[in-house]
Parts: sequence; C-alpha cells; structure tokens
Amino acid sequence: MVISRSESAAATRRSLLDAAAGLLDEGGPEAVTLREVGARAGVSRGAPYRHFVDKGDLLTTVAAEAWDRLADRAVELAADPATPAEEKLRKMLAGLLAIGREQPHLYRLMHQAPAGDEVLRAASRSQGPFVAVLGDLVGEDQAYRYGALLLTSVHGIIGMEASGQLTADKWHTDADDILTLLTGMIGDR
Amino acid sequence: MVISRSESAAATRRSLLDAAAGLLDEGGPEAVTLREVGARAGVSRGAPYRHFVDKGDLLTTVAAEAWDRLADRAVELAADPATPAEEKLRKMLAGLLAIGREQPHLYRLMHQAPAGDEVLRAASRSQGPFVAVLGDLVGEDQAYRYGALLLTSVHGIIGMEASGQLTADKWHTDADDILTLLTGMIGDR
DNA sequence: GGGCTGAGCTGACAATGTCAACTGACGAGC
DNA sequence: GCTCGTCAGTTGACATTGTCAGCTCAGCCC
Repeated sequence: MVISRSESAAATRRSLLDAAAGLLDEGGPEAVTLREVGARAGVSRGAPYRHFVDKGDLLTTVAAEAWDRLADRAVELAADPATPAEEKLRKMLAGLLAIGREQPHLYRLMHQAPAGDEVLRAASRSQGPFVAVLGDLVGEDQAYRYGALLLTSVHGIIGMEASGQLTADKWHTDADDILTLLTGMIGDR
Repeated sequence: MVISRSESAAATRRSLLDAAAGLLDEGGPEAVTLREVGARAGVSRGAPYRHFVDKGDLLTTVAAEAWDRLADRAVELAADPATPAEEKLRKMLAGLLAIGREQPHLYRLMHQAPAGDEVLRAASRSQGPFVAVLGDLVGEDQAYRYGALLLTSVHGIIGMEASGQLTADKWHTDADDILTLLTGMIGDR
C-alpha cells in the first residue's frame, strides 16, 4: 500500500488526537503534555504545531470529536423506528452519564468554559434528535423546556458525583433515583 | 498597636488567600501563579510554602472558604423566623447561582474533582439548613431526594450556562424558567 | 544574654509551552 | 527526468512556573 504525504499527515494528526485523549483519560489534564503526546504518537514535541495552532486547539478538537461521537449516536438512535421514545431518551441520557463516569476528564474538557465555536457546534448537533424524541413524549411545544431541564439535571448529577458531593450516604439517593424522580414528574404532565 | 509574630503570620496567610482569590476571579486559573500571588500579598514567591503545602493546597483553601461563606449564609437564613420557607429556598439557590455567574472561576474551583476533605466538609455544612428548609416544604421524608434534585439541577444550569451550551435562543428557555418549572413540579406534590 | 523557632528570601532546577531556524521528502510543472 | 516550492517534522533555545534547599533574621523562651 502506498502512503501519500497527505495520508501520512492525516495519520499523524489522528495519532496526536488519540494520544492526547488517552493521556487525558489515564492521567487527567496535567498528564497531557505536548512532549508526551508527541512521544506517544511517535513524533517530536514540535510536531503538534503542524496540525494544531497550540495545545488548547488540540484539546478543543478532542472535545469536539467526543461531542460528535455522541451526536452520531443520538442521530442514529432517533432514527431507529424499532425503539420506543422513552427508551431512546433513556439511552441518550445514559450515553452522557457513561462518559461522565468512565471518562471524567474528557467529560470536564467537553464542558470547559468558554467553549470554542467548534465545540459548541459539535455539542449542538445532538440537540435536534434529543428534542425530537422529547417532542414525542411531552409535545413539541414543551420539548425544549423539558429538554433543557433534563440536560442540565444530568449535567449537574455528573458534576456533583465527580466531585464527591453527591453520595448515597449523604443524600439517601443516587443518580438513577434522581432521574427516575425527574422523569416521573415529567411523565405526570 | 503591637503586632506579634503569629498575628503577622496570620495576616500574611490571609493576604495570600485574598490575592489568590482575586487573581482567580480576574484572570482565571492560569492567572494564579505563586509568584503573582506572592507579589500581590507583598511577599516573595516562596512565602506561600510557609502557610500551604503547595499551590493546590492554597487553592483548596480558597474553595473551602467560599463554601464556608455560603454555609454561613445558609445557616443564618434557615434560622430566620421572619422569612417564609419558599423564600429561604429561593435565596439559598440564588446564592449558588450568583457565585456561578459572578465568579465562574471560583465556582469551578469549588467543584473541582476530586474535592479534598477540607472542601467536602465545608460544602457539606450547607446541607443541614438546606434540607431543613426543604423539609418544611415537601416533608422530611422527601427532603433529601428533592434536595439532591434541586442542587444537581442548579449545578447543571450553572455549568451549562458557563460553557455557553445553555442559551435562550437555543433552548427557548433560561435558568429562571427551568427553576420555575422544577419548583412548580415539586410544589405540585 | 543565648539559643531556638519559624517566617520569609533567594538561587537553582526541572518541566513545559512555544517559536524560529533548519532538514528532507513528496509532488507539480517543465 | 529534473527542479523547486511546499510542508511535515526536528531541534535548539527561551520564558514561565512550581518547587526545594539553604540562608537570614526577628521574635520568643529560659
């Protein structure tokens, strides 16, 4: 197989993104140094500057890609005629929760303020399918309000779980219970 | 007035904390360097190590103090017989929202994972008065569940507002509307 | 008065992000 | 087939920063 120059450059870019994401997952933000990213991608410490304007840009791209993966799944899910709306909703929220719990550093990066345009665009892509599913459940006119309520609640749950402030012994409840309570309240409408 | 050695040391410690908090508010986490903290407090870059084990410890203390101030207000508020319970609740949540909006960097620091023991202890101090007020509204048996729901929702609202993901033109709603919706749903119980 | 303690200072060092100058290979145009 | 520009990648250098070791010195105890 012949590897052209642009293909090789694209492969390096991919390796850099994977290396950064891996280091972030394993050791948190402090573990992501351009030297280590380069080493893991098999290039030098200066190589990232050929693909990203600076370290922040590299991390921003990692975050945007994560949002895009989430959006891809949401689009796919919303289009599936075999899945009932409640289950679609549950799976979408569960996807967010899973990242928050299994890749907390990535999750924080995805919500780092101020989010750049690239991140905001990627994050917004999930909104369409999400609101559409909610529309089936609570009606189109209320879908946005309840969507915002659900998203902010899940985001809050993840954040407080991560910082250790939301524990079962402190609040006699947990994430699932809160979500059940919330979706139950919405279902009552 | 005579200033003893320990008094002077305590004053330095206070100045260091104020300097760190000020730099955080003004320029975010990157602006908080030990050299600048020292300069602003009128001491050298090494002085903080006489009062804190490292930079992280200094920042942790800043966060813990912020939680303590919040808890002080919550305790005071809960004990005030002249204020109706709904208003107490609203004021407590508004206090959190105010920090999130006016001192976003401090707010992030307060929720930085993993929170140390000192921060968790300070953050927990508000729980008592908060749950007590909620108990008056929804009954003691449900106070914890609704408390967790409310807190996580507010936390989520603040986080998504800060990262630019919760905007009125995207969701046709805002923080106040979401909270109204939520407290309305709770009030229906 | 003498010694101790602890606050604060300074020189030094390693890690890191960043840039400028350089190298070398690929590919377009002749 | 040759030339030459382009661009991915390297390397030396530098400024910033957190941290530590060793030092100074003022206040406190006996």
